[in-house]
Order: sequence, then C-alpha cells, then structure tokens
Amino acid sequence: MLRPTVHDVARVANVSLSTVDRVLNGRDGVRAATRERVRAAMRELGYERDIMAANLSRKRVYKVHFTLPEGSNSFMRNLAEEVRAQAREAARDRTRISISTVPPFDGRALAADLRRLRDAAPEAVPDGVVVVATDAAEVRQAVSELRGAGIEVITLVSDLPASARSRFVGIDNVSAGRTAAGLLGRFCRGQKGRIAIVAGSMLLRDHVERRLGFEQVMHAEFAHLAPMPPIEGRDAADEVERRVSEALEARPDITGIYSLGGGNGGLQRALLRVSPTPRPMVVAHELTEQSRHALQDGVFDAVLHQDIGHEVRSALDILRALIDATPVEAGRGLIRTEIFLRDNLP
Amino acid sequence: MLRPTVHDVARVANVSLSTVDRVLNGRDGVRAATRERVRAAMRELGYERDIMAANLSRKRVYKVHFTLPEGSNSFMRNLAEEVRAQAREAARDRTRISISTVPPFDGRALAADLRRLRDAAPEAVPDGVVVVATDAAEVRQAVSELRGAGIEVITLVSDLPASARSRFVGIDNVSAGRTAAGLLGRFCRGQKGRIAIVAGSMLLRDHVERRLGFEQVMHAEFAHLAPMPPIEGRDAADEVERRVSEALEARPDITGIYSLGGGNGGLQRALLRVSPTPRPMVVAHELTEQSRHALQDGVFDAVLHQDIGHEVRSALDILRALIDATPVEAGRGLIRTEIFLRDNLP
DNA sequence: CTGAAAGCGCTAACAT
DNA sequence: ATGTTAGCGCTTTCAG
Repeated sequence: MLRPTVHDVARVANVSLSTVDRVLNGRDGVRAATRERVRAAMRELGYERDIMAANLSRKRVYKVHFTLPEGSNSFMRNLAEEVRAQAREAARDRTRISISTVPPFDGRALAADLRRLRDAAPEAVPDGVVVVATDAAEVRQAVSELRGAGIEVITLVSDLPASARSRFVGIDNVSAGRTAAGLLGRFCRGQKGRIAIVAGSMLLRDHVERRLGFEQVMHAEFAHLAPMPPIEGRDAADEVERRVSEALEARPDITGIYSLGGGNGGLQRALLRVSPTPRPMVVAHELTEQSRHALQDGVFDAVLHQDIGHEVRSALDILRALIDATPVEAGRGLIRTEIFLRDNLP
Repeated sequence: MLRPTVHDVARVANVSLSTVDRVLNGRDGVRAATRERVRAAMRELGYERDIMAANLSRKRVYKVHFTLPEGSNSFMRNLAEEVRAQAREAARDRTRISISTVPPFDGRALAADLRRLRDAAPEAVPDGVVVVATDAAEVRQAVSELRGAGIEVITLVSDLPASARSRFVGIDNVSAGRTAAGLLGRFCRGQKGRIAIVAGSMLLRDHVERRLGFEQVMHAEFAHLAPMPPIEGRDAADEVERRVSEALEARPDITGIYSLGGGNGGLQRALLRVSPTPRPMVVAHELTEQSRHALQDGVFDAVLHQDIGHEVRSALDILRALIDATPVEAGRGLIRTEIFLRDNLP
C-alpha cells in the first residue's frame, strides 16, 4: 500500500486540497473545526508530507550565507576553500550559497556583517546563516536579531554559548583535550617527567577548552606527569620554534608534548634541532602537510583532526532541515574528533 | 537565472519532451543525429536533471533487503536494531526495507537466503541487497547470480573480495589493524613481552584484514613485541573467556592484547579473573555497552569503532545511486575508523 | 472561509 | 522515429 497523499487527506476530511494545504502549512483562513477535521484525517491515515514534492512545487531554493574570518591561518583558508567547493555541488540540492569574510577577532565587524544580511533586499535575505563566531556581546545580539527575523543561525568550529544560535557544528574541544591526555599519558607510561603544552593564545576559546580537558585527565589519571604552564606560540611557526627550543634545552625531562594550536612546523623544527633523547612523545592538532610529514617521520605520534568538509556538509544538512522545520536530532552537528597515527593516515 | 529544464532542452534541440527524455534515459528509438542534437543542447545549456522531480514522476520505490547474521554478539544485534530504525525513516525517501537473518559463519545458509531473494515473486524481488558476507565460495556464487539478475549487492562491514558485489561499505580493516598496532605498540613502549590477538574466525574477511594490518605494523615498528598466533573465540563471550584465561595463565608475559572480533564481555571477565600484573594494555573493536564499561573501568585502553548508523545510511545512499545508475564516487562507502579512549566516550 | 485549476521538472502511456 | 498528453504530490494563484 502506498503512502497517503494530500488527496487522501482531503477526501477523508471532506475538504479541498487547498484547505489541507493551509492546515499543513499552518496558514490561517481555516475554521478551527475544519482544521481539526483535517488534522484528524492526517493522523488517521498516518499522513507524512513528501518534502521533495513540496520543494519541487514551491520551487524552493535554500539561500544560505557563510560569514568567515579573513584568511588569517591555513585552517581558515582551507575552510573557505571547502565552502566554495561545496557551493558548486549544493546547487544540485536547490541550495544557493553566498560567502563574505570579516576581519578575525573583531566582534563589531562580524556583528555588522550579520546585520547587513538581515537588512538586505527581501529576495537577498538568506534563509540561514553559518558563522565562525567571535565570542562577543555584539555578536550575540546580532545573532539574536537574525533569529528574530526568522533566519536560522549555525555557529561553525567555534561556538557562541548562551546565544540564540540554532545549532553548533564542530568538535567538542574539551573532549579533544581529554583525548590528547589519554593518548599522551599512555604513550608515556612508566616514564617520569614533565609534559609541555604548546598553545596559540589563551585568548582563543577552543584553545582554552582543549587545555581544560587535557589537564582534567592528566590530573586524574596521570598525576605523575606534571603538565607545565602553556608555552604560547601565537600559532606562529617561528615563535613556536624559538620558545619550544628554549623549553627543551631548559628542561631535559620533557617526556611529552601536547600542541593544541597552530605553528606545528616550528614545533617540528625545534624537535629536530634539539633532538632530546629519548625523544618526547608528541600529540598535535589538525592534519596538514606539516603534521602529516611529522607523523610519517616519527616526530609526531598522533594528530587530532576535525574534518572540515564533513563540518560544512553537516552545517548545510542541518540548516535545510531547520528551514523545513523538519526535526533535527539533538546530537547532530557534533563532529567526531579524528585521531591519526602514522599508520592510519588517509 | 534558473536551472534549465527538459523544456528548454527540447526547445533548443527542436524536439519534443519525449525525445529529450529518451536521450536522457538512454532509451532507444532516437536517430543518432537527433540524439546528438539533444546532447548538444544539453551541453550548451548546462542541463542537469532534477533527480527529485524524476523520482516523483516515476513513483519510484527502492526495494532494499538486508541479510544479517543472527544476533550472536551485541555488535550484530546493534546493527540489526539500526537497520530496523532506519527502515522507518527510509520510508520517507521512497525506500522499502526488508530484513532476514541467517546463522553466523554459515556460508551455505547465507547463500540459500540470497537465492531465495532472487527467486521471489517478481514484485518482491529487491532492487538491491545489503549483506554482511561470510567469505565462502557459495556466497560468491550467489552474489554473482543476484548481480546477473540485475540486483545490486553491497557487502557491509565484512567484504567479499574477488566477487561480483557492487560495492563494499565499511571501514578499511587493514588500516584499523595498523592503527591498533600503532596504539598498542606505543602503549607498551619500553616493555618486553608478547602481544595476544583475539579473533572471531579467520573465515571472516574483516578479521583477516585487521590481523594483517596489525602484524604489518607490529613487525615494522615494534619488533620487540612478538604477536602470538590468534586465539579464535568465535565472537562468543564464553569461548573467548575460556581461551583467553588459559592463555593468560600459560603466558604471564603477555603485555598487550588486541581483540579484533566480538565477545569482548568474555575478554573482560578473563582479565578480571586472572588479573595479571602489570595489567596488559588492551585495544578492542566496537563500542558496545560491554566495551564502554571496560574502558570506563580501565580494563580496556582503546576501542576502535565503526559507526553503524553511518554505515547503514551510506549503504542505502550508495544503493539508491547504483539503482538509478547515477555515478558513485569510488571512495564512497569507506567509513572512518573512530578511536575511543575512556576520555572521549560519546 | 473554501475550492478549482494550473503548474513545478520529469516520466510514461498512447498516439502519429 | 517522434510527439501529445496526462499525471507524480504538493503549492499557489484566483475565484467563489
């Protein structure tokens, strides 16, 4: 037996197609009694609307806008590239993607960009917005206004907690930090010594979260391995190289290193230059050309990674579902942190 | 400007809709010259067919059958549960799913079930079959017959190489084995001793491949840790418990264990009962209630996991594409192997 | 408030 | 070998 259609509902409820449609789409102009009759018919038949057919008829085009930080680091450049790549494919799924970039770490500029979207000409106003959020009050406010205008907002990579954003898509950074500690602690089993943490800046939210998770687990499970205060390398290879070299020379008992930010090329050079023995075990973030080589050469032991393509795709899926007011699983959007060793490089 | 439609193509090529349709679907009854004219028009306009509309018009229902091993272990039970869950959702995507189960490790029974599908009443013959394959000649034969009858066949979780199956959906099991070795080798750094391998059956292709990858890396990178010949527990907790207990008692120098199959409850019990010191490091497969507890209690150190939901969804996507004769990316279907520690349990 | 009718992009009889 | 026409399930004018 085939799925019931609007026709069946109309017949059973003894109304016309248009009335069923009005009820289906919550439009008014239907007497309460009639509406109830239609609802009853739907329930009785187990009616479920065919979204494909609906979209076809309505000639629906999902208008989605991405607001990204200007290409400060290679991660963000990759992200922008990925969005552009998927913009092409998305056309086949009735999705039109636009992109704008704003200066990084500038809440004001970001908020202004979001407001611009809301105030655009009606046919240019997007149905949904994806934003790599800077954590600032103005941004929270702007997001709230977008939502007020019926625009769905997804935060990507970096969340905006306590805001009106519809969803967050990215990894769980606390969990990533915990994972790093679990690996590094086991890699250094039976060793005595210290663990060095290399971060970009403790002003970056995801870095803070990773460190938090890392120290939670280190403290609870591997108390003999005392993490040192973070070395802040500002995600810049040169600075990382200099500071890590100093640290390695000053403390020959460094048995493990957790690099939770960028600048991994510098870390790698520092390790090759100082070459302490036995070599420290190293866990870093994001699979790039640099970190891939470091893994292959046995300089890094593990790399934690977030799959950007997956994140963008996921953001689009969730956005379309939100726009269609289709139920979206709660946990959807939490991307797994992938773990790469030399042995499972893709 | 909107996407061009069949109407546009027809107009430009100066033919009727039906002719465009014939060319589009590779039906014959079109003169070569006409066909070329239509093709040219498509290229000129950049025409791309709207699959949703096509399916709507065609009233297509994808009939898909899953043949699964009877619930011997919790992984397979979860798999069956997941398939049932998605059977409900899939209805919305014009997909009708049926399921049958067969005794595990029984190539004959599996082959019989597959033949039954092909020989069913015409309207009950599925368009595609998804099967967790037992590696046996009869099964290869049955798969070949299904394909001969125009039925697409996808192997799930465990592949059937050198067979006529259309695709494989699952993890790269060689890579998973390598990953396990990379982890276990590092976890046992500085130790001397032996590594025990616990497998279900060397008749299962995925188990063979995992072992292969594991030994590759063990040999190349951690030669001081000699892997023992596999203990075959037939994925049954009791048998695993018995055999592992014996092994632990016979060889107190077991410093690491790689459990690449099912029956992890038994492994866990054996470890608790014999409780060798220092406790061996343990890497196992599949996150289940059992292995989750083992991780939390510090009995297991890492669990390699395949996301079943993702696999089932992926299998259905690919199957629909195959049935539609839509091109399917080659790498599609290779699911990432996830790594869980106590610290990043979902 | 409610309904009839004309599509959306594609396919499938049924002509010609 | 090609064209005409009537839908698929839903939405959207435009009339009652």
